[in-house]
Formats: sequence, structure tokens, C-alpha cells
Amino acid sequence: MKKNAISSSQDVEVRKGPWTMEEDLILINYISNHGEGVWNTLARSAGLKRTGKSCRLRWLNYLRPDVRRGNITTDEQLLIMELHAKWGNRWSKIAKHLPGRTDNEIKNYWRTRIQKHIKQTETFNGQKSLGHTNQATTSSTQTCNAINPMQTYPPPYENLQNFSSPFPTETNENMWSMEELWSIHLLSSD
DNA sequence: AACCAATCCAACCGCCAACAT
DNA sequence: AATGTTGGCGGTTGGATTGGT
Repeated sequence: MKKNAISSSQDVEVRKGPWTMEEDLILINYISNHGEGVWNTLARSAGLKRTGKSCRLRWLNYLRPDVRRGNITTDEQLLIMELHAKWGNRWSKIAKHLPGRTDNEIKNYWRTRIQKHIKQTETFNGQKSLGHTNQATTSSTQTCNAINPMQTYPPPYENLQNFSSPFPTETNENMWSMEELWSIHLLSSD
């Protein structure tokens, strides 16, 4: 098969980094007219100087109308814990059980909040029972990813009920909201 | 007010499987 | 069967923000 011309140096440069509002609108507009699919083609046809991958990620994690961001509920927290214990780092699989949540958000949530909390609990327990430290502290964070997660986290899960819901009330003041984007899109598509 | 450290999260990268040619 | 392309996934990073001193 012929090599895809898009990667050769004389062709369109590829934009990276944060998405602009214009790019978002182009993507939303294009997908609502043509639907998703074949992301590389979509990126080119829409006139976006982005890779297909980048478009896909932006759409799935941020622009999709049904995506929910922030304010993860206690129920969701517990479900994440439960499913992670069952499946490990299968974020996309876990995300399928949390409607509107993306694998990326769950992954970030896990790493920044839950894993930290577990680590703290472990350290605390470790200090309480010095002498039984073995490899626990050194390997625990990594082994969370491994075969049997149930063994690697002690059962501090119930404590999660107590840990203060970590989310700020609303996020991304510096970014245009989904409502803004979609209302601009709807106005302009009339 | 200014600085520094910690935290958060959007977006990238690399790998792999599935599919197409 | 071999090779190329694409999409999906998990891991990682860089910049922005927040909190502490």
C-alpha cells in the first residue's frame, strides 16, 4: 500500500497542544453534519490541522454532548473502586459502566485522588505496624496495576465514604463551557 | 505581594490489535 | 502472507491553577 502522504514533511503541518474554540466548533459542526468515524479523513475533510487521534480524543473526552465532567459522586467513587478491584487499570471498560464518564477522567481521578488516598492509608498503617513493612511501601503503587489488585490494596475502601469529596464545585473557568460551544454551534447552524 | 511546592487535568505518546490492501 | 493504516487503550507529561509560607 502507498504511504499516507499526510505524514510527509511538505504536507500540512500538524497542530498540537490545547484546542482553540474555533477548532472545537469546527469539529462539533463537522460531526453533527457527518457523524463520527474514520478520524484521519474527518480531520482532513473538516479542515482541521490535527491528527485523527487528536480529534477523536477531543471529541470523546470533551466535546461529546453526553459527556459529564467533574463532581464525581460517592456512588461513582465506590463503583470505580469496585470495578478497579475487579479489572485493574482497564479504564475504558470501567468507563462503560459510568455513563457520561470518560476513561481519561476516571484514570485521572484514580491516579490523583484514590491512589493517593490509598497510599496515605498504607503509609499510616505502615507506621502503625512497623516491622511488617516488607515490600509494601515500595511496590504498592505500581502493583495496583497488576494481576490481582484485591491483594494489593488493603481494605481502606470504607474510608472513602469519609474522604471529603475532592471536587471543586465547578471547573474550568478559563475554558469555554460546553453550553457555550453548543449554543454557538446551534445558532450558527440555523 | 512574591515565591515555591503540590495538585490537577487536557493532551500527547507508544504500543497493539483489527482491518484493509 | 506481508505490509500498511487506523482506532483504541493505558501510561505519561507539561502547563495552569491552587495552596502554603
